[in-house]
Amino acid sequence: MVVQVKHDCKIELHKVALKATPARLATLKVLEAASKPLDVATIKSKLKKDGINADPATIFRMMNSFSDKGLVREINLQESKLRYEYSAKEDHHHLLCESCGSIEDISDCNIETWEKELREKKGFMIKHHSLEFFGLCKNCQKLI
Amino acid sequence: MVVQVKHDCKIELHKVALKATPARLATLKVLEAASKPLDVATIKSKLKKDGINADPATIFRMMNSFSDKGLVREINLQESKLRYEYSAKEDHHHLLCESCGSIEDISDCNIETWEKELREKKGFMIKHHSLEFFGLCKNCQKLI
DNA sequence: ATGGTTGCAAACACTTTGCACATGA
DNA sequence: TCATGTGCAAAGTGTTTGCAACCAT
Repeated sequence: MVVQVKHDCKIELHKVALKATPARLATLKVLEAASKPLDVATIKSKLKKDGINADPATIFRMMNSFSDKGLVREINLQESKLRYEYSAKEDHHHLLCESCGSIEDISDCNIETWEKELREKKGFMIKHHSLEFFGLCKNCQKLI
Repeated sequence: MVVQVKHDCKIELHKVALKATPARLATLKVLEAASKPLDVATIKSKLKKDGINADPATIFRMMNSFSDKGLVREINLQESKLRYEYSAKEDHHHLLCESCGSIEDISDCNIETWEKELREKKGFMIKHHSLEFFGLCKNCQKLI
């Protein structure tokens, strides 16, 4: 019996009315396997290793439709570019080392309390938030 | 006796070893008067009203040096551009309405507790963080 | 006097778009 | 078959840079 560990990307695409093309299937696989949010250039090079030569424009288009359909999250880490992360992973935040560029996940976001407060006090309806931390990781602190 | 309400921009520039040019003085004044972080295009048009025609490149250069010297904070509100905010204002976060584009400040950030925890648990040295909320303001909720 | 500042034009990086061709359902 | 997806080239937007002229100190 085969255990279904990974999501079935074909079905996933079907659900959101997107055609299951090789580029899309491979991209979802790449994002699923990634340990941190990826930018378009990185996705492109990872796809190439899988034998798929996708144009940046195509990848941007995929990311936009995936993000519209909720398949990926757009991540803005104050760089001049966007990164994308597989949505199936639970929502979390990031810890960026400004020296080595490492990106670590932080889960356990208890910001909901805060959001509730904003709703009650200001009547603001929060749809999402961004919270990222920047600094130096344990290792890079030694090098300075 | 004259009460000193506003910062003396000339002195402020002097302190950080930047020359007090008309463009710089006017820009600091514009940022000080602003109720929300401004982008370069907006700064440019506000300067124009003050009779100063500054090139975007110049404004970007000013923002970079001001930000290096700690005179302004660079604000990234997940747009495709940066905004800048006068540093003398206490550190705070933002509440963005995705419908009308209004930007409200939120102060009272008790995230330090969290940062302390990250330092203790992961040995990560936080230098700064970004926290922004996106959603619908009270008013725009009615319109939907 | 002279080193920092500015304007202008060109270069850049990332992202979007138009269009013809290709392909999944 | 036919709407959808893709490659390629061009355009768009925000930002940076090189260089000569300019101006605060």
